[in-house]
Amino acid sequence: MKKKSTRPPSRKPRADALRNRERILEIAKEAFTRSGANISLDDVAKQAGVGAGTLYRHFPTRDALLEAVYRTEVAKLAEAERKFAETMPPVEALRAWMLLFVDYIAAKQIIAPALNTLVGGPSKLFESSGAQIKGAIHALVSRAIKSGEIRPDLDPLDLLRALVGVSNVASGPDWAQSARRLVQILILGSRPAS
Amino acid sequence: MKKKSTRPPSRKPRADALRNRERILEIAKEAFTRSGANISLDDVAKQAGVGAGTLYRHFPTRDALLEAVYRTEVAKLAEAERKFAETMPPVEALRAWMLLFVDYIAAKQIIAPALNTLVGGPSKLFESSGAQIKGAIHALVSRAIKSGEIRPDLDPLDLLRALVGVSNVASGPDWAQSARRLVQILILGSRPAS
DNA sequence: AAATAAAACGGAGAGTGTCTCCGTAAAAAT
DNA sequence: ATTTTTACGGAGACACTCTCCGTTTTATTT
Repeated sequence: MKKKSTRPPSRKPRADALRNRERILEIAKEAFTRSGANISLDDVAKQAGVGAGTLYRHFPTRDALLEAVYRTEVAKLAEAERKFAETMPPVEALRAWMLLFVDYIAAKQIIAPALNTLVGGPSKLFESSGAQIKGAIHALVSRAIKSGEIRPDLDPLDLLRALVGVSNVASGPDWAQSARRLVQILILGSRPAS
Repeated sequence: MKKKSTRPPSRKPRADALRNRERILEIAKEAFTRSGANISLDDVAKQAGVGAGTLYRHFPTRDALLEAVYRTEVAKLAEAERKFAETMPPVEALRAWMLLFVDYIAAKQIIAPALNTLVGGPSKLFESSGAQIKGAIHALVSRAIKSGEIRPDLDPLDLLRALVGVSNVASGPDWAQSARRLVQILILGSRPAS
C-alpha cells in the first residue's frame, strides 16, 4: 500500500487553490492592517485577483479570514511565552508577555473585536488560536503562582480579559503609557494578600 | 419686546417632530438591546412607522442614535456616583460604582464598541456622555486618593479603560464573577505601595 | 377661519457590500 | 489523450445605507 495512512485515498490538492489561498491571506492582512476589520471582502478578492466565490470558498466568514490572517501572529505570542519563561523570573516574564500582548494587538486594531469572541463569546471561532493564547497565559500565571508572587486563586483568563480591554481601547495618544500602567496595576492587584 | 432673549424669534418646534423623535428612540433602544448595535436602521425606521429620511434627519449617524439612546443610562451612572459618594466609604463607593458600570454596559452589549471611541478614539462623538462618565470616576478616585487608600498617581481613565475591556468581554457564562474578580484586582492594584 | 410660510415627512432609488450559484476552466488521475 | 474531480469567477439576488425632493403637516399671519 502506497497511500498515506489517513483514510480515503484523496487526491493531491490543487496547486492553484493553494496559491490563491496564500494570495488572499497576504492581501487581506495588508488591508486589515491598513483599514481595520470592516473592509469590503469583495475588494480584497478583487485585489487578490480572484473572484468573490473563491474568497468565500476558502474563508466562509469574515471571522474565518481574520483568524487565518492572525494565526501566525498568535503563534509568535505563544513562542514569546516560552522564551520569556526560560529567560526571566516569573513575574517579569508575565509582565513582559502582557505588554507584548497589548502591543501586538494594538498595533493592529483589527483583531480586537474578533478577540472578544475568543475570550468571551460562545462562538466557536478562534478555537485553536484561543487555545494557544490561553495556554500561554496559563503557563505564565502558574509559574508565578508557584513562586509565591501571585495569588493562587487568580484566574488567568481574567487577566486576559482585562488585556483585551486595554487593547480595545488602545488608540488615544498615550495608549502605550496607559497600557504599561494598567499592566502594572493588574500585576500588583494579583499579588497574594499582604 | 415680547420674544424670548435667545436670538432670532424661531417658531415653536413642530409636534410631530418631537413625537417621531421619541418614538424612534424607543424602538431603537429596544432593538439595540435585543440584537446589538448592527441592526438595520431602515428597519428601525419602519418599525417606528417613519420613513428612513426622518430617522436620518433626527440622527445623522448610527453613533448619534446610540448616544441619544444611552444618554439616560449614562445619566443614571452619573447619578449613582453621587449617591455612592454620599453613603459609602471611598473605596467601597469606587468598587460599587465600577461594578455597576460593568453591569450596565454588559447588560446591553451594545454600547461597548461605541464606548471604545469614548475612552480612546479621537472621535468627537459622545462628547457630553463621555464627560459625565469621566467626571464620575474622577470624583470617586479623587476621594479615594484623599482618604489615602488609593495611589495618588492613579489615572482614573486607566480604570475606565479596563472596565470597558471587561464589559466588552462580558458574555461568557461567568462574566459576572469575572467582572467582580477583576474589579477587585484593579482596586487592590491601585492601593499605595506597601 | 382662511391663507401663507416654514418645517418635517417619507419613500423611491442610487450606491455599496455580502454571499451564492452554476457554467466554465484547470488540474490530477488513468 | 481522456476522464474525472476540483476549483474558479463573476453575474446576480438580496440587504443596508443614506440622500433627494415632491408632498404633507404644522405653526403663524391676516
